[in-house]
Amino acid sequence: MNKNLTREKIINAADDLFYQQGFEHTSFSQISVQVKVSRGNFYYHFKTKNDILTAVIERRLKNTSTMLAQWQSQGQSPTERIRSFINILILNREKIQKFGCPVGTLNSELVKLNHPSKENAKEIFTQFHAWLSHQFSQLKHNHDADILAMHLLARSQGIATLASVFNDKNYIKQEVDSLHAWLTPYTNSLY
Amino acid sequence: MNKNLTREKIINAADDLFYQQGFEHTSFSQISVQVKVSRGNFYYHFKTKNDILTAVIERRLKNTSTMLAQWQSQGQSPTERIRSFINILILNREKIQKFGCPVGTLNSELVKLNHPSKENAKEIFTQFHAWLSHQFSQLKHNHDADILAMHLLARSQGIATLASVFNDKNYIKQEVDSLHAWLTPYTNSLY
DNA sequence: GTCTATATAATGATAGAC
DNA sequence: GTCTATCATTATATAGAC
Repeated sequence: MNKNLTREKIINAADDLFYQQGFEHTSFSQISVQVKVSRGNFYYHFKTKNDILTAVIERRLKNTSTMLAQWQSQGQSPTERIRSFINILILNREKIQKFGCPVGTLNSELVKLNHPSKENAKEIFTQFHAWLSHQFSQLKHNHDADILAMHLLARSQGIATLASVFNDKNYIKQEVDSLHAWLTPYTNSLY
Repeated sequence: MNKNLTREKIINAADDLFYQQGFEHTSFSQISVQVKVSRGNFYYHFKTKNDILTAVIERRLKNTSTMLAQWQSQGQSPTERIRSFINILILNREKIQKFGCPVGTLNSELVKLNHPSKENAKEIFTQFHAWLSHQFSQLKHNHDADILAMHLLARSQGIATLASVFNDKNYIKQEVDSLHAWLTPYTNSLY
């Protein structure tokens, strides 16, 4: 089998399992079963479990970049772009109810483990924050664009956490509506 | 040594370690070292690791009840009582920056592990929600007391998550101010 | 009630055949 | 590049002496 293909499969499976079960709870055995590769061959592609984590985070960073770039090109205004961000709560609703936010839960776990890759994972949050902050600054809110971006990130995180704990479908929709309503006043000062 | 005393010491140590490192990452060895009791004797008090978790959650439920009852008796108005809740973010700021919210992170971990005790841990959230909901209903917001309580819970969770990831002292203060400001309009409709 | 010694299973990781 | 066999370590958990 092609080297890079197997490597990609491993990263894929690890990404899913880390999200669904957490990093520490996921074992090499579980990943190798899913990829249908023996545990031994595994170490040809990754020398340590941390190396897989590094690759998974790198992958998520790239995916986030791609998604933000898409929103940037597709959204016709900063307001619409920010609404794209808010709506991922709806798009990924089922997974969020089951496993929480992939960014937030990975970061929380790595912070508790005081894991060397925690700074690496934090970068995913920083990506979202920089992008959101940029959108808000375009809404003539330069003075508090950072704060508004952090505020929106925090609310999304809280919604994802409670949604996974209470497992309530309507709750996410209700809070997403509330987020859209919160955003509206900021959009009026644009033109 | 007294039976119940050792038992209490074990629950205490486990409570701290589960908070600081997570449930799964914490081993019997670590707990026994902290309590200064041999691993063997450990099983005299708790038969399985899950039994310790059950005891820890039970302990947290009791502590939460006590705290909410105190706020109930000390706060002179529903508004002041809700502000007591908001201010735990300030009171526990250092720990939250290091380890996140003890309620949220435990629940998130148990959800990912699909652990049998997850329903048990969820009850801690339910306690806070019921109490907050009660306060809001006293502010003549019966129609949306539940929603306001969930909203406040979610924002607290999001703040705790981001505070632990970004490790920024001023951020918590800033968002707490924002929470107090958010609450104010609801308090005017009281008398 | 506390200890030491031990059983058992799973983990991350390595060596070497093919 | 993939495999089987194996190692060292750690984990939860048990048995039995004191």
